[in-house]
Amino acid sequence: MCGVYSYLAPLSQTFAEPVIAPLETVHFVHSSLESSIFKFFTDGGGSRCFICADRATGKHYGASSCDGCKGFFRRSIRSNQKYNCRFNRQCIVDKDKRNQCRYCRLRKCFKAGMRKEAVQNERDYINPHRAKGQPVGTLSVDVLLQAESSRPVLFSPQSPDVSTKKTACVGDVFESMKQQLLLLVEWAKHIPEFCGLHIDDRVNLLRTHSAEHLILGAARRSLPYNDVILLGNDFVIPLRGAGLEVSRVALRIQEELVKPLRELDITDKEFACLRAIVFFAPDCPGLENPQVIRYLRLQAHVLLEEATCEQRGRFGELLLILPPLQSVAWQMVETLHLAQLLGEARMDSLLLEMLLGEETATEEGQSLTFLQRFLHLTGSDLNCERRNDLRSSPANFTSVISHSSASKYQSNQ
Amino acid sequence: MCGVYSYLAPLSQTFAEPVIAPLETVHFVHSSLESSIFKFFTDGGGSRCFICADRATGKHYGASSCDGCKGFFRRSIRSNQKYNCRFNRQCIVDKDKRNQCRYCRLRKCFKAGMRKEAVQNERDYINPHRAKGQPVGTLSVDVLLQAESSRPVLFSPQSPDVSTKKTACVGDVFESMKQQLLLLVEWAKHIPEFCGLHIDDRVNLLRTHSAEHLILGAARRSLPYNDVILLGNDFVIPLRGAGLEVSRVALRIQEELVKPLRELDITDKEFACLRAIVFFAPDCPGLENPQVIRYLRLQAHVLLEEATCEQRGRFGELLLILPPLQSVAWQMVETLHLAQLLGEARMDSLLLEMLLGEETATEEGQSLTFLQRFLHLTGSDLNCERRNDLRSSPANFTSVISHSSASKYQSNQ
DNA sequence: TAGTATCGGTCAAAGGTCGA
DNA sequence: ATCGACCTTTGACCGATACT
Repeated sequence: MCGVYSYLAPLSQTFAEPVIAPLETVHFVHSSLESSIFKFFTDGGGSRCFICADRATGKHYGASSCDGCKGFFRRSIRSNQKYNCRFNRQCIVDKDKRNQCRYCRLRKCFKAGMRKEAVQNERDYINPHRAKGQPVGTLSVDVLLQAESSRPVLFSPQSPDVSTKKTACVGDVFESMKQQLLLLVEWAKHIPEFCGLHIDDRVNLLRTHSAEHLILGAARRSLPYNDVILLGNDFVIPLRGAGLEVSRVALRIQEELVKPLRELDITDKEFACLRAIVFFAPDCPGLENPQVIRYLRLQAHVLLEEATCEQRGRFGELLLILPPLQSVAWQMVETLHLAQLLGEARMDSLLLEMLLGEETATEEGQSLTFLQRFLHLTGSDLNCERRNDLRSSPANFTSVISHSSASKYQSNQ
Repeated sequence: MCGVYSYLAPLSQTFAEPVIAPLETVHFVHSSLESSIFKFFTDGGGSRCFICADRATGKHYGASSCDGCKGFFRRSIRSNQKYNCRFNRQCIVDKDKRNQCRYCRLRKCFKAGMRKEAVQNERDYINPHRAKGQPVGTLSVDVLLQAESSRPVLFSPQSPDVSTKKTACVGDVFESMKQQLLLLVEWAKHIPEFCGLHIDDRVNLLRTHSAEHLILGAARRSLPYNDVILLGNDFVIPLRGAGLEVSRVALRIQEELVKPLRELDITDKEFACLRAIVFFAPDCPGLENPQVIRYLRLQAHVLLEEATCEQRGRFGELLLILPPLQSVAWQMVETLHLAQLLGEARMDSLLLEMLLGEETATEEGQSLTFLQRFLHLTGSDLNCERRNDLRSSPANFTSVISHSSASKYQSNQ
């Protein structure tokens, strides 16, 4: 629908430069600010439509004219209509008879000085109702934001004063990790596109980048702080003074993630999209259907691009958070691995499975991993396992779950 | 006389899509402080609106723009309008069509560097340098392309027929790596912004992501092939049949890098920018001046964004190559490390230093690493070492260098 | 003080809307 | 489907302010 119309001359336009008269008139109208009343009085001797002698509303397309002739001229030019006169091309064009012959009306428009060049291209619709923006993909920012809100960030509810918080011991760190991993599962289940995936892929996605999600969450929580990393259970890891290995990771979180994110002043929307981009990683090894994941990630990053409002460089800066995120996450996993090997820490099966990628067959003849069972239990796959079965998992587990999505559970059972 | 006509048609411009041209032009204007005269001369073809390529009336809200886009941006921000695109959010925004899609126009405003913070009360700025926004920098696509061309890709010169190529043995792989690392140094020296950095930072940058550059180069060379990775010295690594560890890395290069890049059909420009983004990594540990590196990377990714010609999602897809690139590079380094530890391979000092990060103090009382010496020799730092000194380095070294930048050497000596 | 840059506002004349 | 009374948006122009 673009402006090809304008350069086609519908009618023989037989004169060039029209008049100078309208000038004064127009000035007159200009200077009145309360033009509605003013116009009414000056109507009689003042502005008349050059085409039909109706009351003029100003100069349009080069000629003083009424709204009717203005609209008529625009429509005629836009649609490139070819009119014909049924009579002698000498029809009278006045207020009463102006609609009786469109040929003669248009001719008179040109005669009065209207120029087709003054008609512009069609513009955007003003009424948003007419503009049906396509959702483009199925993933939506709203869904992501909603999923995100299932993971409380603890900004306001808890005291923002860092000095009142306790320093985490190893057990507290593991506890926090476990909670966050379970929240990650909850998060994923808020996304319909995730729930529709093959069970193996769901497990795969949840596993493969779980460490990055932990780090990402920690970085986000720690945005307001300069010298600690804030855990999900409200404990803190001081950047200096903690165990060497731990504080090394903490320091990197601060330097490589918190600082850039703080500088960017990342928004909730952006963060929600970023998490989805990390999550839908098509290069997870062994994915059944990497193309679908790839497409979901594409949607997520297009959403991120929109969420950045296209501020120059912002989208790129946000995406460039991902390599250091991956790097720090790996360092954390390595640290965990080492601690595990050296027997310095006892991790429960969820941590082992999700972070270190170990299969923990806790029960005889039971090949399902913890994660698989958990997804089965509350996922879209129908299943008859009962919540009690999960008691075999560590304490505090059910409480975390029921906290994060109590209503969902109740309605399901 | 009335203003609206003046911009309508009479001198209907016929410039099509200058695309990237305005950028340089505007830089030019920026840097000229005596802009009054300068502007006068360049007005005709000079300062153009970043958004619609109409004649610019100056910088508005952070971007060189015309009055139309200026007003549009202000109104949009003030009224907090949410527009929708009726099409694919890919509308062309130029002088003629800028009113056809407000969504895409606003998007392009942001993309051009307009900031909504500038709309409100930026009046009270103390320091005009702050309001000037980003100088948008010195890094240019042309320089990057030129630097890139110093690294022949071997597409056409060599036979594209893969069946005639020999399978690489371990020594061939190392040889190729060494060549490529030296070419990386050459590449870097083509970039003035690099040469201006502190010597430690130069060494740091060259070292820290060298493995990624090797992988990136290999991926690019291998774009035309499905079942081999092509090395820089024209040997190939078959995806299957090579040593287990080697082919594992090769397979990942193919799956996670070559395939996506091939699907995107990456252009030379884009590749040049991508390499610069990988190179200017502000999170290298121990960087003297990370802020400068950060800024250079920002410039590089803004250039990449421009190079993608605004194809929706393309820029993001390219940036999302980086995490797997990092991941594969690490796997390669780990493989090398293991081979080194197990005594399976003898690597020369350059590989040890750049890929495994080992300091090889080959000479007594000589604390300079190989890389430092090499940078000194040919870098901007004046230095009296002679080429012969480099003979202590492995054979084939000088030949590679003189091949890649013979003229430079000759003129320097 | 004059000059430059970039904010803000104004309003004629473009545009679109939608019941008749 | 067109008309036209009525409303919205556009952008050329100009004034104000802060520095040089």
